[in-house]
Amino acid sequence: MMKHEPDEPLLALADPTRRAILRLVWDEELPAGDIAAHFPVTRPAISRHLRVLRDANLVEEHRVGTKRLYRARPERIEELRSYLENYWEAGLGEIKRLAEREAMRKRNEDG
Amino acid sequence: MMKHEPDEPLLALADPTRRAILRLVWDEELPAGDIAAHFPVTRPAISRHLRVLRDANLVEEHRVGTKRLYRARPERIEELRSYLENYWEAGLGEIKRLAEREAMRKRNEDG
DNA sequence: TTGTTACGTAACCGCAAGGTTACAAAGTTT
DNA sequence: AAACTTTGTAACCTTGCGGTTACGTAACAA
Repeated sequence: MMKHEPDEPLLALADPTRRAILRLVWDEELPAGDIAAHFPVTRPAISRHLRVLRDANLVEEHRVGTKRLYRARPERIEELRSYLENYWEAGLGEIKRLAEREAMRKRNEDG
Repeated sequence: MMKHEPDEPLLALADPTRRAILRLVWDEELPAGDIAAHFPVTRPAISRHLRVLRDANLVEEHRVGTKRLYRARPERIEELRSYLENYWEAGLGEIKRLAEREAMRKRNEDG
């Protein structure tokens, strides 16, 4: 299928703070404030990171009272994962093919 | 082990042009000019992309005459790959553990 | 209704990313 | 030596990112 280039999620993950945030909300829902408390930067900064993660569909939010709870979206993450899996494999496949060709050449030489 | 956060390579791969370049030189060495010819931007722009890839250790260069040949570094790419593998699994592991706990709870209910 | 809690948003700043054009450098060719 | 090829680098511009402070807003509590 090959989808299109997943720039948004990749860019989102390129920031270490966002990778850390994503881990935090991977297995449990957390309110924005609790998340921010884990980091040395101000709350608004984290708020924007959360926005980026949300825009990249790596995270979803729902409100409860005055709080906003965030949690990871494993399906979307899996999508990115398999894109990358594909990306590596496409390249490594080439290399494997070359190696095989090389092996065949050698077999012919030795034979 | 866990290495440190591989910001450089991740940031390098976050750009679609650089992902394309990396694919180009994955299975064959190519001179900078040939690489640039594949893209709509100017040659200096590509030159800088190549620099970024090289700084991230995803690509290596060697000179031959006036040309500079570039090729991918599969070992380093594999390093990044396994970091990500680890990253996903750390998260998904949590989920699996939750699922098991849940299953156990249900078993106890039903029992 | 007034205050308090838990947020996002706006405006601003410093800085780096990615693009361009112009130029320098190093190796070949004649 | 002179000219041409192939490439990186410098200087510059615009745009976007991540950070801050100040402010707006929605829900709850008194």
